Amino acid sequence: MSNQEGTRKLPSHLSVTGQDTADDSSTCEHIGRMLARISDKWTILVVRTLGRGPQRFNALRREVGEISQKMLSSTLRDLEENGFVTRTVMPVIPPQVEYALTDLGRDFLRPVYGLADWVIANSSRIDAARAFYAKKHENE
Amino acid sequence: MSNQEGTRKLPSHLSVTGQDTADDSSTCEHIGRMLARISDKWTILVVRTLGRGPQRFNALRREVGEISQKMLSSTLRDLEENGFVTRTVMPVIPPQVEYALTDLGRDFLRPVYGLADWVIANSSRIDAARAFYAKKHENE
DNA sequence: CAGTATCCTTTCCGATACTG
DNA sequence: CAGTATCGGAAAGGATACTG
Repeated sequence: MSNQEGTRKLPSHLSVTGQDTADDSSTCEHIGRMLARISDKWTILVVRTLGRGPQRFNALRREVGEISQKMLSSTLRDLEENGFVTRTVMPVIPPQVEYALTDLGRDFLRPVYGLADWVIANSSRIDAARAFYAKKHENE
Repeated sequence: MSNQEGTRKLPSHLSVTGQDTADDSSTCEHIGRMLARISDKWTILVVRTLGRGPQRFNALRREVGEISQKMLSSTLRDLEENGFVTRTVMPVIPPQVEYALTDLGRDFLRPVYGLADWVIANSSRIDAARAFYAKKHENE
């Protein structure tokens, strides 16, 4: 079941999910389960922020933005469970807990940056599209 | 730009936009709003599926997988509102409605494939990490 | 400081029924 | 075929209080 790709076969610039791939429903559901675990807003933002370096809890919270302590702690717990971050408790008083990306988490940084950069670069296009859509449907 | 913790080495993963640390407060929230609109599981899967070509509603539904008609229609409406897809109604009986990516949607395909490909390529690593985490915390 | 526990409101989402 | 409308349970998520 565990089909770790031992041979580094990086296909091409085109995606392995392209049209030539047999993409049956089980594959799709598998992708769906994985995506459900990692493709939410807070996960992306937290990973992206941790990409700038290890952070302690409250510093991380300030840097991420408007995240509640509940969401940050649960997001970090999920990230730790999925092997993306490590949680290191320093035995001092007051306690310090440092979060850092693992190798897997740093690898994940690549698609995360890809997504975040795209959003930053194209947010004005989205805003324009939304304004256009709103104007077109304002009489409904 | 200045890091208050001295000369910590920032991992300069190349950002397409060249954004490093200039997004502390408002930009981060802006990214968050955008991410909240497009980074959910169904949006990613639907865009990825539409990347293989225009599709009608039920064909799309079968191809995406276990998505309800409610979620598919609302996801498609959001995608249309954000300017990622067009909705074309063919005036025939029975009605046919074709969904296709816009230019913006096709651009979005690149980070979406990046994310989906990464998930496919690394799901076994995530599974392994989860198993390890579960074993480590089984006595709790 | 770094959380957990609890309450409570909001939102999500599936199921079902109905429409052009 | 391609949806919308409505209901109800489940889950997400914020606010507050409390703990080592």
